[in-house]
Amino acid sequence: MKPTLQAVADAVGVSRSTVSNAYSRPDQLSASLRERILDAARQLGYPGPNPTARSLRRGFVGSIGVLFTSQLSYAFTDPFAVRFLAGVGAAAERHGTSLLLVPLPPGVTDARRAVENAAVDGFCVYCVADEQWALDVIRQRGLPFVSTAPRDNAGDDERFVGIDERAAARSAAAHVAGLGHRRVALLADSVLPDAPAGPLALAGVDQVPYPTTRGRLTGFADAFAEVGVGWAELTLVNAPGNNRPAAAAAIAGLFDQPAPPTAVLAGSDVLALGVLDALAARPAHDRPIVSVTGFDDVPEAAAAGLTTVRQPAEEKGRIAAELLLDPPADAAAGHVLLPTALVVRDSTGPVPRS
Amino acid sequence: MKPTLQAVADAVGVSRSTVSNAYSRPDQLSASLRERILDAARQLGYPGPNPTARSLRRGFVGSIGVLFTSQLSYAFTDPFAVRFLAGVGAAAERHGTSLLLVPLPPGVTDARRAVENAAVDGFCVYCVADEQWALDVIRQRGLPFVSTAPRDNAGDDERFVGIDERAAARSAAAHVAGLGHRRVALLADSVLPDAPAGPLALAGVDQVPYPTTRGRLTGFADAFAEVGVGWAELTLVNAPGNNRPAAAAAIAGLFDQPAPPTAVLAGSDVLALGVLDALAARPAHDRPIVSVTGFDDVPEAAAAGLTTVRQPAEEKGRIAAELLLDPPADAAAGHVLLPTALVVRDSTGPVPRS
DNA sequence: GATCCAGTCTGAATCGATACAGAGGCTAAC
DNA sequence: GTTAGCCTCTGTATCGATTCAGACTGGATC
Repeated sequence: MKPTLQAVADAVGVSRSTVSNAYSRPDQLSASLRERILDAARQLGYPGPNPTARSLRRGFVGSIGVLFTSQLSYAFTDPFAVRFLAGVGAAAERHGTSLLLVPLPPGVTDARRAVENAAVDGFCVYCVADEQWALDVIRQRGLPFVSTAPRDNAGDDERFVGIDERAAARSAAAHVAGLGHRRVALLADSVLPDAPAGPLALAGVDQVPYPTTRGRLTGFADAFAEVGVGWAELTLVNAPGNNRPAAAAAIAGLFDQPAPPTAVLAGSDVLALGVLDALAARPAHDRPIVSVTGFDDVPEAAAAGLTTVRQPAEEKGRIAAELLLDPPADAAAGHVLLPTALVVRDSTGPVPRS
Repeated sequence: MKPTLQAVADAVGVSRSTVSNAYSRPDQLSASLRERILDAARQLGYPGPNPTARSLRRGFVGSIGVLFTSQLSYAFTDPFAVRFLAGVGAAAERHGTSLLLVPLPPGVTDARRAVENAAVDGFCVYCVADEQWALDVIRQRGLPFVSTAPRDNAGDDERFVGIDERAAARSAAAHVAGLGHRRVALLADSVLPDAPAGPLALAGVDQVPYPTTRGRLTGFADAFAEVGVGWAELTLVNAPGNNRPAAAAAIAGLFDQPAPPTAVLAGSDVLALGVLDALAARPAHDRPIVSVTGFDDVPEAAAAGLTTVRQPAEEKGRIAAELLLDPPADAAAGHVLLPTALVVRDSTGPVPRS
């Protein structure tokens, strides 16, 4: 058994408090005694105060949770998520705080349990899909958190960092509409909880339960409404699991239909890259000319010449962590909206005249 | 103040133990009482057992640490590290274990403290450079760990997952030597603790303190020794900070010297891509034809046409976590050597005549 | 009717530290 | 010669749970 702080105290012949002070408050005891204590600790093989016991007594842990409301693997698969994490990590590093990545088991009950059991001082919630339950648990625990998705029922003191999803998406769609496109497909991850991959009929964009997806789709729709193309005329395509193959598979069939879309607006770069994959997979003589836009501007987008909406990924993570780690006194400052920019590259162009 | 388990017990009129059982051992009390307790907890706003207190009493935490013996940002910047993390995450997910990413402050004393204070049940140590101190701290704490770098003084029960660095590197170098190259530069991160960027004179490869780097350089040297090119004839270049700009900067000057190298063997893909960057940055008319090899086969390598040595990144992470989470009964099985493969692409070719 | 047993629930001990009020000694100031 | 105040160090209460041996109840068994 590893020796405890008590053992060290006994060995040196001082009180437990003094040994504790030797580690945590060197100014509370003489340098010489401190040396004696640390020596004895070394001799006994005492590894320093037990972190768990310390956390219990102190009332805080020294680490923050990063919650992906999805499989944990998402965090490392999606390049945007990786950059976000990098930002969180940078801020955490400055604060000497550790990052706890909590995997969520399938099923809300178990997932709730996982969030309840996480030993952290707060959460950065990276919202993939539904997140309400997670926020509920965190609130119940009384822990601070920062969310990255717009929420309807946010409390006043609840912190947020994100972008104006709707306006950002609209800028991409306006660009495509300006190029003359009218037969357009909108490609999104998690449009509805359990919808299958492929085209999906939806009465209106307000039926989409997930705020981020809904925001972007609404922005797309906005721009086309302005040029006289209504929601019903847009083809909505669901690509569950935000990844390239899924997107490619979901969109592939579309180009063989009569009057195929001349443009695809994707809800993320990863999906957009999947569309490009699907196009590249076709023989050159049967490859339609399709404009494609993404969202995020991940590193791969530039190489692929993808027109996209840039949002600052690392910045988002960094600010999320900072809002969590030292909350602004002013509640309004806890609500950060980051700038976005349309980045036009080669993947969009005028409608081919056929 | 959030209610405690005691408060719930008082509210229902049962003992603390029973409330505890309601959460952790449902079979220890009647279903009806359990319901009453959970109801009361809900009413009181009790968020479930405090994770820290639970960990203290139970003696384990339910999370493992991932330690990058470097800045934490490394973990998200280096694509190989990201894939490794993804593997660790996948295994952790299956085990319902969380991942704690511990940032290391500069300075060994503070860094040691950080490892001492991490509330985890074990560590996956991703070795960037020097790691000995970290392993010492972990051993002192009596925690299990899995390391990814070959070590000289590994204990019998100490787990490891990695590759035969030397043989793998040798395969790349043999390929380049086979193409006829004799004037060759070796590019590596962290050759010596504080060496500046650029060419570095080193009496022998055994002077390199970091096992991974030493292993790869030794493999490179092996292959060239075989064709009669000794260590002294190879140009060793240091690129501190395993990233593209650093590599580009470190190597750039080399091509303007008399008798510049016709091949660069890099210790990682990231460095190799930096070399390609440096070459691409030169005007076309003054761009030497240089063969370049990398190491790791990160996703970007394929796109860049980089000849490299493939090692299974996610696999490495996955196995590291699995060795940690359920240790094999057989000690020998705790020592896993993964396969590597030379992947020849466009970045290597015969020596240009003239 | 005694015995056994399974199913429920309780109480005290324990996990390993930290916080805080205060005791004691010693120097400096008035 | 006090009084004040600083520097060290101690003792006790406390953080919030889990564990485990055992008490109690009621029904089945012989």
